[in-house]
Amino acid sequence: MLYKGKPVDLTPEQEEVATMYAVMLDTDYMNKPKFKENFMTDWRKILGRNHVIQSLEHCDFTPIYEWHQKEKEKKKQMTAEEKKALKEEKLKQEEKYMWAIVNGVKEKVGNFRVEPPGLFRGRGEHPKMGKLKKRIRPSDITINIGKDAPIPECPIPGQSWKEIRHDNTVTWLAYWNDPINPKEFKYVFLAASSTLKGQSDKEKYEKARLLKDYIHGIRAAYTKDFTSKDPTKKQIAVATYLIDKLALRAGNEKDDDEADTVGCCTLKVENVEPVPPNILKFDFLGKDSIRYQNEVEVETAVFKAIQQFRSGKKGSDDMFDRLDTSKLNAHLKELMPGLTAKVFRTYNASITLDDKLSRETKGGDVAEKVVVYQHANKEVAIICNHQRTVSKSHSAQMTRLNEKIEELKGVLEELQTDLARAKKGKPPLKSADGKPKRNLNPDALEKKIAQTNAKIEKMERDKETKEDLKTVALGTSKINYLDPRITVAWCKRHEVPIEKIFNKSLLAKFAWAMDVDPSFRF
DNA sequence: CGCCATAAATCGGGGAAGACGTT
DNA sequence: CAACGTCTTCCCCGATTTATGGC
Repeated sequence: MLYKGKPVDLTPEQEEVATMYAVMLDTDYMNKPKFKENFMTDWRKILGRNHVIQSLEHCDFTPIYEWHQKEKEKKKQMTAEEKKALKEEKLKQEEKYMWAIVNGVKEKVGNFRVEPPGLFRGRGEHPKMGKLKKRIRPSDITINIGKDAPIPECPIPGQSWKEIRHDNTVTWLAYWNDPINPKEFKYVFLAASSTLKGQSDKEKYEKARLLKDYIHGIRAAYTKDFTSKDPTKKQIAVATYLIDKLALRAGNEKDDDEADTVGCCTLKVENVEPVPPNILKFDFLGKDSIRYQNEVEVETAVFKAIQQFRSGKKGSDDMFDRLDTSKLNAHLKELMPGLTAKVFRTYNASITLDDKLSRETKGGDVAEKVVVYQHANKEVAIICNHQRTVSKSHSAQMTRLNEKIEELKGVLEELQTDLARAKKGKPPLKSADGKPKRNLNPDALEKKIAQTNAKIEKMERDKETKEDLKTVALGTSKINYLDPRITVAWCKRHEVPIEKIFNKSLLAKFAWAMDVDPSFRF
């Protein structure tokens, strides 16, 4: 276990000061005069509460501030070589935490660092926002190792681990209670590139592929149940339909001390508005408080069922009042072994990618094929509602791209003028800054024109893609929902280097999929 | 043309928030 | 069936890499 952040041996009071100090640093308050006052005023405004702040009224930040200034100065004066040496030293220190021997195989460990203290923000309107996140100490941490394995040395002298366990039925290497929500846990797992994770990843996709064989029957069955006399059956049918058609998440019940978000089973009456004759308007906050807005045309039977589920209820009432995720999954398990709600998401994401790729890949160069892939990837991301915030610099980036395209168009025009003149045996005109240009023959000019045109086309394409994807996150589906074998096989068939689609960590994560046959289809 | 400083683009880690089985 | 326990999925942001521009 490795400790992040600075000093560990602090009294509780010092600890809190250091924590608040770290937060101030993050928020750039330290560079302004009266940082403490400004920070506290602003933080109160953000949180609308002050329980964290009160304890800070008497804190003196000066010593730690001075310490930090000195550290900053030290770092600034280091030469490149010293910095490199420092980095290597750090890596060397971390090396011993990076690996675990599992079944005799050396596997990479995922997150082996413990988070430093800080303030909890959470996503969306989180009830625990602003709570102080205390430091995790060795005495909070339970370690899971082999019976005969040596117990890892405790990094803080004089302290010791909470517990040592030997449980080979679980995959975690260590865990501790979440300081924000003590009834929850934080775990250390193996890295995504490990054999163990790879194997379960593969099983996930195999299960989703199995759904292919069942999906027609399942769809026929739930369609029949849209009009069932049994209200529970009817709700299960409609919920399954929404999960299948819209790739909604299951929607487990949530506690009052979590942000108020919903999934399929927890949809409220106010989240779904039926618009005759058969449109459903969805509007709700899903996982991570990301808004889901969609208008979809549905079968009349579904439309009527939804109207019925809503009738006589308040906006804040559950639409599916006879349903929860365990009932739903219990039902799905009867239809196919191991079937749960989330399998539909994997299935629909992967089958969409496979379908789009095979349908839309035409000839063209590698860059054009990559654009086809991105389009397919984008469609999946939209189905799964994977969004991202528009980057702060997006509009500036677009402006710059436009400027460059204009500039190139100017160059192109000039080249064409020169070409016309060259054909008549005249020398080129002087460039805009008045300097004479080299006298090129028509062939060379033609070549330059073609090059410039290609450049412009590429930039136009880049521009379109950028604008197109500014609010869509492609990464999430690539990591979690798209069977990598689809991508690998497609790359092999179309001679696209796999590195154009998968970065280094994805290549490592999907090592198990690399030797797939080029003819593989999901 | 190479060097350096800075800015922009991309990557990957991090930790929060889900899903879902078991107790 | 609520609480617990484990593992997957999710977006953000800091770090790293690459591009840009001045000299």
